Amino acid sequence: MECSHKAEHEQAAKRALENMPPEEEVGRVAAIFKAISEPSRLKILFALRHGEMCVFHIVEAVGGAQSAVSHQLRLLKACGMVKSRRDGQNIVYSLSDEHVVAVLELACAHLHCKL
Amino acid sequence: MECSHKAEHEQAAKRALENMPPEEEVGRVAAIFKAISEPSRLKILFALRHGEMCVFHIVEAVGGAQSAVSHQLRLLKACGMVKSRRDGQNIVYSLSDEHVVAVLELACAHLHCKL
DNA sequence: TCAATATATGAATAACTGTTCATATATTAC
DNA sequence: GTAATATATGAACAGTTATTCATATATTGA
Repeated sequence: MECSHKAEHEQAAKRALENMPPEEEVGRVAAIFKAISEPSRLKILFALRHGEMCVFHIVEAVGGAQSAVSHQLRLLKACGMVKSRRDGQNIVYSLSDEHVVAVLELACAHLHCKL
Repeated sequence: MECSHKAEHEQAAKRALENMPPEEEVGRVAAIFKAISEPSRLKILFALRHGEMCVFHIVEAVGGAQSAVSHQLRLLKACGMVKSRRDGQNIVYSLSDEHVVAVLELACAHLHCKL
Protein backbone atom coordinates (compact mmCIF):
# COMPACT_ATOMS: atom_id res chain seq x y z
CA MET A 1 0.00 0.00 0.00
CA GLU A 2 3.01 2.24 -0.27
CA CYS A 3 2.33 3.46 -3.77
CA SER A 4 3.54 6.88 -4.79
CA HIS A 5 0.00 7.92 -5.59
CA LYS A 6 -1.04 6.92 -2.11
CA ALA A 7 -3.05 10.06 -1.47
CA GLU A 8 -5.10 10.14 -4.68
CA HIS A 9 -5.63 6.39 -4.80
CA GLU A 10 -6.73 6.28 -1.23
CA GLN A 11 -9.23 9.03 -1.85
CA ALA A 12 -10.52 7.25 -4.92
CA ALA A 13 -10.75 3.98 -3.01
CA LYS A 14 -12.60 5.72 -0.20
CA ARG A 15 -15.08 7.31 -2.61
CA ALA A 16 -15.47 4.01 -4.43
CA LEU A 17 -16.19 2.17 -1.22
CA GLU A 18 -18.71 4.77 -0.07
CA ASN A 19 -20.50 4.84 -3.40
CA MET A 20 -20.42 1.10 -4.06
CA PRO A 21 -24.02 0.08 -4.68
CA PRO A 22 -25.38 -2.59 -2.34
CA GLU A 23 -24.62 -6.18 -3.25
CA GLU A 24 -28.18 -6.78 -4.36
CA GLU A 25 -28.12 -3.92 -6.84
CA VAL A 26 -24.77 -4.95 -8.28
CA GLY A 27 -26.28 -8.37 -8.73
CA ARG A 28 -29.24 -7.05 -10.68
CA VAL A 29 -27.06 -5.04 -13.05
CA ALA A 30 -24.73 -8.00 -13.51
CA ALA A 31 -27.72 -10.20 -14.31
CA ILE A 32 -28.73 -7.90 -17.15
CA PHE A 33 -25.30 -8.13 -18.69
CA LYS A 34 -25.12 -11.83 -18.14
CA ALA A 35 -28.32 -12.22 -20.09
CA ILE A 36 -26.73 -10.71 -23.17
CA SER A 37 -23.26 -12.11 -22.68
CA GLU A 38 -23.89 -15.36 -24.50
CA PRO A 39 -23.65 -15.36 -28.30
CA SER A 40 -26.83 -17.39 -28.62
CA ARG A 41 -28.85 -14.85 -26.64
CA LEU A 42 -27.13 -11.87 -28.18
CA LYS A 43 -28.10 -13.13 -31.61
CA ILE A 44 -31.72 -13.31 -30.54
CA LEU A 45 -31.60 -9.68 -29.46
CA PHE A 46 -29.89 -8.63 -32.67
CA ALA A 47 -32.59 -10.45 -34.59
CA LEU A 48 -35.42 -8.80 -32.69
CA ARG A 49 -34.06 -5.37 -33.58
CA HIS A 50 -35.65 -5.94 -36.97
CA GLY A 51 -39.10 -6.36 -35.55
CA GLU A 52 -41.18 -8.69 -33.43
CA MET A 53 -41.14 -12.33 -34.36
CA CYS A 54 -42.66 -15.61 -33.30
CA VAL A 55 -40.39 -18.38 -32.07
CA PHE A 56 -40.39 -20.18 -35.36
CA HIS A 57 -38.94 -17.21 -37.17
CA ILE A 58 -36.49 -16.45 -34.41
CA VAL A 59 -35.15 -19.96 -34.80
CA GLU A 60 -34.91 -19.31 -38.52
CA ALA A 61 -32.97 -16.10 -37.91
CA VAL A 62 -30.50 -17.29 -35.31
CA GLY A 63 -30.16 -21.00 -36.00
CA GLY A 64 -29.97 -23.76 -33.40
CA ALA A 65 -32.60 -26.04 -31.96
CA GLN A 66 -36.08 -24.83 -31.11
CA SER A 67 -35.68 -26.11 -27.60
CA ALA A 68 -32.49 -24.18 -27.02
CA VAL A 69 -33.98 -20.97 -28.36
CA SER A 70 -36.99 -21.42 -26.16
CA HIS A 71 -34.82 -21.81 -23.06
CA GLN A 72 -32.88 -18.68 -23.94
CA LEU A 73 -36.05 -16.71 -24.58
CA ARG A 74 -37.26 -17.63 -21.13
CA LEU A 75 -34.06 -16.26 -19.61
CA LEU A 76 -34.23 -13.06 -21.64
CA LYS A 77 -37.81 -12.57 -20.56
CA ALA A 78 -37.06 -13.31 -16.92
CA CYS A 79 -34.64 -10.41 -16.77
CA GLY A 80 -36.85 -8.06 -18.73
CA MET A 81 -34.95 -7.87 -21.99
CA VAL A 82 -37.82 -9.14 -24.14
CA LYS A 83 -41.57 -9.32 -23.77
CA SER A 84 -43.99 -11.72 -25.37
CA ARG A 85 -47.64 -12.05 -26.25
CA ARG A 86 -49.64 -14.95 -27.50
CA ASP A 87 -51.13 -14.67 -30.96
CA GLY A 88 -53.15 -17.74 -31.79
CA GLN A 89 -50.84 -20.70 -31.95
CA ASN A 90 -47.78 -18.50 -31.80
CA ILE A 91 -45.95 -16.57 -29.15
CA VAL A 92 -44.63 -13.30 -30.49
CA TYR A 93 -41.48 -11.87 -28.92
CA SER A 94 -40.11 -8.34 -29.07
CA LEU A 95 -37.50 -6.20 -27.33
CA SER A 96 -38.97 -4.88 -24.12
CA ASP A 97 -37.82 -1.28 -24.43
CA GLU A 98 -35.48 1.14 -26.15
CA HIS A 99 -32.81 0.75 -23.47
CA VAL A 100 -32.08 -2.73 -24.74
CA VAL A 101 -31.36 -1.40 -28.20
CA ALA A 102 -29.33 1.44 -26.74
CA VAL A 103 -27.10 -0.89 -24.73
CA LEU A 104 -26.45 -3.02 -27.79
CA GLU A 105 -25.52 -0.03 -29.90
CA LEU A 106 -23.26 1.43 -27.26
CA ALA A 107 -21.36 -1.81 -26.99
CA CYS A 108 -20.82 -1.70 -30.72
CA ALA A 109 -19.58 1.86 -30.46
CA HIS A 110 -17.12 0.70 -27.85
CA LEU A 111 -15.90 -1.89 -30.30
CA HIS A 112 -15.73 0.67 -33.10
CA CYS A 113 -17.75 -1.66 -35.25
CA LYS A 114 -20.92 -1.06 -37.17
CA LEU A 115 -23.78 -3.50 -37.14
CA MET B 1 -44.64 -21.58 -39.39
CA GLU B 2 -48.27 -20.82 -40.11
CA CYS B 3 -48.56 -17.79 -37.89
CA SER B 4 -51.05 -15.09 -38.76
CA HIS B 5 -48.27 -12.52 -38.99
CA LYS B 6 -46.50 -14.72 -41.46
CA ALA B 7 -45.67 -11.92 -43.84
CA GLU B 8 -44.23 -9.42 -41.40
CA HIS B 9 -42.38 -12.01 -39.35
CA GLU B 10 -40.87 -13.55 -42.39
CA GLN B 11 -39.64 -10.17 -43.55
CA ALA B 12 -38.20 -9.45 -40.13
CA ALA B 13 -36.55 -12.85 -40.01
CA LYS B 14 -35.11 -12.30 -43.46
CA ARG B 15 -33.72 -8.89 -42.52
CA ALA B 16 -32.40 -10.31 -39.24
CA LEU B 17 -30.64 -13.12 -41.03
CA GLU B 18 -29.12 -10.80 -43.61
CA ASN B 19 -27.94 -8.31 -41.00
CA MET B 20 -26.74 -10.82 -38.45
CA PRO B 21 -23.11 -9.93 -37.74
CA PRO B 22 -20.57 -12.67 -38.38
CA GLU B 23 -20.07 -15.19 -35.60
CA GLU B 24 -16.72 -13.67 -34.68
CA GLU B 25 -18.19 -10.21 -34.17
CA VAL B 26 -21.09 -11.50 -32.11
CA GLY B 27 -18.48 -13.23 -30.01
CA ARG B 28 -16.56 -10.04 -29.39
CA VAL B 29 -19.63 -8.11 -28.34
CA ALA B 30 -20.70 -10.98 -26.12
CA ALA B 31 -17.24 -10.99 -24.54
CA ILE B 32 -17.63 -7.36 -23.55
CA PHE B 33 -20.90 -8.07 -21.83
CA LYS B 34 -19.54 -11.20 -20.25
CA ALA B 35 -16.71 -9.17 -18.79
CA ILE B 36 -19.15 -7.03 -16.85
CA SER B 37 -21.68 -9.71 -16.09
CA GLU B 38 -20.00 -10.90 -12.92
CA PRO B 39 -20.58 -8.93 -9.72
CA SER B 40 -16.90 -9.11 -8.82
CA ARG B 41 -15.85 -7.52 -12.11
CA LEU B 42 -18.72 -5.06 -12.16
CA LYS B 43 -17.65 -3.82 -8.74
CA ILE B 44 -14.16 -3.20 -10.05
CA LEU B 45 -15.56 -1.08 -12.86
CA PHE B 46 -17.82 0.83 -10.49
CA ALA B 47 -14.81 1.48 -8.29
CA LEU B 48 -12.68 2.75 -11.14
CA ARG B 49 -15.32 5.32 -12.01
CA HIS B 50 -13.93 7.29 -9.09
CA GLY B 51 -10.46 7.48 -10.54
CA GLU B 52 -7.48 5.33 -11.38
CA MET B 53 -6.21 3.03 -8.67
CA CYS B 54 -3.47 0.53 -8.05
CA VAL B 55 -4.39 -3.07 -7.31
CA PHE B 56 -4.00 -2.67 -3.60
CA HIS B 57 -6.63 0.04 -3.43
CA ILE B 58 -8.93 -1.76 -5.83
CA VAL B 59 -8.85 -4.71 -3.46
CA GLU B 60 -9.66 -2.31 -0.65
CA ALA B 61 -12.61 -0.90 -2.59
CA VAL B 62 -14.19 -4.11 -3.80
CA GLY B 63 -13.15 -6.69 -1.23
CA GLY B 64 -12.05 -10.25 -1.92
CA ALA B 65 -8.62 -11.80 -2.30
CA GLN B 66 -5.80 -10.04 -4.13
CA SER B 67 -5.37 -13.05 -6.35
CA ALA B 68 -9.00 -13.08 -7.41
CA VAL B 69 -8.97 -9.35 -8.17
CA SER B 70 -5.82 -9.78 -10.20
CA HIS B 71 -7.38 -12.52 -12.27
CA GLN B 72 -10.45 -10.40 -12.92
CA LEU B 73 -8.35 -7.40 -13.87
CA ARG B 74 -6.60 -9.50 -16.44
CA LEU B 75 -9.93 -10.44 -18.00
CA LEU B 76 -11.15 -6.87 -18.00
CA LYS B 77 -7.96 -5.76 -19.65
CA ALA B 78 -8.06 -8.54 -22.22
CA CYS B 79 -11.38 -7.32 -23.54
CA GLY B 80 -10.41 -3.67 -23.44
CA MET B 81 -12.50 -2.46 -20.53
CA VAL B 82 -9.57 -1.22 -18.47
CA LYS B 83 -6.01 -0.18 -19.18
CA SER B 84 -3.01 -0.25 -16.91
CA ARG B 85 0.39 1.30 -16.51
CA ARG B 86 3.24 0.50 -14.21
CA ASP B 87 4.19 3.11 -11.65
CA GLY B 88 7.13 1.92 -9.62
CA GLN B 89 6.10 -1.09 -7.61
CA ASN B 90 2.49 -0.58 -8.47
CA ILE B 91 0.29 -1.21 -11.46
CA VAL B 92 -2.28 1.52 -11.88
CA TYR B 93 -5.59 0.61 -13.51
CA SER B 94 -8.21 2.87 -15.07
CA LEU B 95 -11.28 2.60 -17.28
CA SER B 96 -10.14 2.41 -20.87
CA ASP B 97 -12.60 4.88 -22.36
CA GLU B 98 -15.84 6.75 -21.88
CA HIS B 99 -17.86 4.02 -23.57
CA VAL B 100 -17.33 1.81 -20.56
CA VAL B 101 -18.88 4.38 -18.28
CA ALA B 102 -21.66 4.97 -20.78
CA VAL B 103 -22.57 1.29 -20.93
CA LEU B 104 -22.69 1.09 -17.14
CA GLU B 105 -24.93 4.13 -16.89
CA LEU B 106 -27.24 2.92 -19.60
CA ALA B 107 -27.72 -0.37 -17.83
CA CYS B 108 -28.71 1.53 -14.73
CA ALA B 109 -31.18 3.57 -16.75
CA HIS B 110 -32.68 0.34 -17.99
CA LEU B 111 -33.07 -0.75 -14.42
CA HIS B 112 -34.53 2.60 -13.41
CA CYS B 113 -32.05 2.79 -10.62
CA LYS B 114 -29.59 5.47 -9.70
CA LEU B 115 -26.02 4.67 -8.78
C1' DT C 1 -62.90 -35.55 -29.57
C1' DC C 2 -58.71 -36.15 -32.42
C1' DA C 3 -54.76 -34.81 -35.13
C1' DA C 4 -51.51 -31.34 -36.09
C1' DT C 5 -48.73 -27.51 -34.97
C1' DA C 6 -46.23 -24.17 -31.90
C1' DT C 7 -43.98 -23.50 -27.88
C1' DA C 8 -42.37 -24.69 -23.23
C1' DT C 9 -40.26 -27.54 -19.76
C1' DG C 10 -37.51 -31.05 -16.91
C1' DA C 11 -33.60 -33.86 -16.47
C1' DA C 12 -29.04 -35.05 -17.70
C1' DT C 13 -24.72 -34.11 -19.49
C1' DA C 14 -20.80 -31.45 -20.96
C1' DA C 15 -18.44 -27.28 -21.07
C1' DC C 16 -17.21 -23.16 -18.86
C1' DT C 17 -15.86 -19.98 -15.18
C1' DG C 18 -14.67 -17.90 -10.54
C1' DT C 19 -12.11 -18.63 -6.59
C1' DT C 20 -8.44 -20.36 -3.78
C1' DC C 21 -3.82 -21.74 -2.80
C1' DA C 22 0.76 -21.79 -3.71
C1' DT C 23 4.21 -19.75 -6.16
C1' DA C 24 6.48 -16.70 -9.55
C1' DT C 25 7.97 -12.18 -11.27
C1' DA C 26 9.25 -7.44 -10.84
C1' DT C 27 10.49 -3.35 -8.38
C1' DT C 28 12.46 -0.78 -4.52
C1' DA C 29 15.32 -0.15 -0.40
C1' DC C 30 19.09 -1.61 2.13
C1' DG D 1 23.43 -9.12 -3.72
C1' DT D 2 19.19 -9.83 -0.21
C1' DA D 3 14.80 -8.64 1.87
C1' DA D 4 10.40 -6.75 1.36
C1' DT D 5 6.49 -5.40 -1.17
C1' DA D 6 3.18 -5.39 -5.16
C1' DT D 7 1.23 -7.87 -8.60
C1' DA D 8 0.63 -11.85 -11.67
C1' DT D 9 0.06 -16.63 -12.78
C1' DG D 10 -0.88 -21.81 -12.96
C1' DA D 11 -3.37 -25.67 -11.33
C1' DA D 12 -7.23 -27.62 -9.07
C1' DC D 13 -11.80 -27.55 -7.38
C1' DA D 14 -16.58 -26.11 -7.09
C1' DG D 15 -20.32 -23.99 -8.84
C1' DT D 16 -22.76 -22.45 -12.84
C1' DT D 17 -24.75 -22.75 -17.37
C1' DA D 18 -25.93 -24.02 -22.33
C1' DT D 19 -27.47 -27.63 -24.94
C1' DT D 20 -29.81 -31.87 -26.07
C1' DC D 21 -33.44 -35.17 -25.78
C1' DA D 22 -37.76 -36.48 -24.57
C1' DT D 23 -42.02 -34.98 -23.29
C1' DA D 24 -45.72 -31.77 -21.90
C1' DT D 25 -48.97 -27.96 -22.71
C1' DA D 26 -51.83 -25.11 -25.50
C1' DT D 27 -54.13 -23.71 -29.64
C1' DT D 28 -56.40 -24.56 -34.09
C1' DG D 29 -59.05 -27.02 -37.44
C1' DA D 30 -61.63 -31.01 -38.67
